[in-house]
Amino acid sequence: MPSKVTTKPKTQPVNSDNDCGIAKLSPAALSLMANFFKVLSEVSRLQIVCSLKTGAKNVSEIVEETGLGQANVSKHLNMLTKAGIVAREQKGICVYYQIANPFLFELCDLVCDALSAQFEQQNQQLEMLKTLRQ
Amino acid sequence: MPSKVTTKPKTQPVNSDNDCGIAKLSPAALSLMANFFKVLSEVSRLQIVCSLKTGAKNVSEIVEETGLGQANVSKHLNMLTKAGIVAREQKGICVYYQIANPFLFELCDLVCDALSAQFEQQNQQLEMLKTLRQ
DNA sequence: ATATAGTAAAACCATTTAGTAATATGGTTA
DNA sequence: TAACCATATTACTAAATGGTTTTACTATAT
Repeated sequence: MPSKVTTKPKTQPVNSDNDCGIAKLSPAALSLMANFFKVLSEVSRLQIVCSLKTGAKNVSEIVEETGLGQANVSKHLNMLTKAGIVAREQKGICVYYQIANPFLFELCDLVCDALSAQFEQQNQQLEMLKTLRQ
Repeated sequence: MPSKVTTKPKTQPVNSDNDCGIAKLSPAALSLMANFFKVLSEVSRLQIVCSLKTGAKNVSEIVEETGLGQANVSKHLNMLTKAGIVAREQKGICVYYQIANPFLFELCDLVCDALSAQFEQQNQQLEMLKTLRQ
């Protein structure tokens, strides 16, 4: 029963500049998207993102909060910065990082909700199977 | 500001099990999120997702549309299926795949909007620098 | 049963990547 | 200046991953 896809009315025609809609994306655009997802595809980097949920932190604080090695955190922060996910600001001897765009949290929460809904559904199906067996 | 996400009010207060909000996620939950992002972090798999934007397709059709190798596509589809991103349905001799949850397109569009906004901003800053130089 | 076509799995190689230890860089204070 | 601290970079290893080729499976048709 491949539940018919609800063809919801598109939000609205976006202007041609940032004409999104994943259907007709150029390889270059896809590559950018893929890279964005890749940056978020490692537990260590998600840990760092999480530790910044409560506000800007310097590297040492992140290292302490995540338990990761300093060089490792530095590399990940570099990657997050290049991806525009995190913003860097030097303050005296320390360097503070913070989430560049709160949109990121929206996104993560969205994914989180979707994943838990998905698992709940799977559990329900498993329960159903169990009851059918008895 | 990119098209506001329809944060639909949860029908009911989620039980503490799937309490989301990325701040206090267990390592296990982070690992699930990371894996979800990882599946979307490759151009080939995004190509496949894109090719399914217009509806269910069998493997051969996907192979033709993406230009990827058959075994390669099969492996990617297996990964997408395990991640719950894509649903599999055998029809006679062919196997049809489709996006399991249209939420995925919302998500991609959201990311796409965010990325183009980000690049637009960078371009503006570059332009500013250029005019300052002259 | 045999043949055929579509799809999946196994084995392999080349490349990428996370983590770490050691070293370098840059700002700060004495 | 030198000493010190926080952060970044380099070099390296081990593990993971994408793509390809070959082989196996599965359903249909003859």
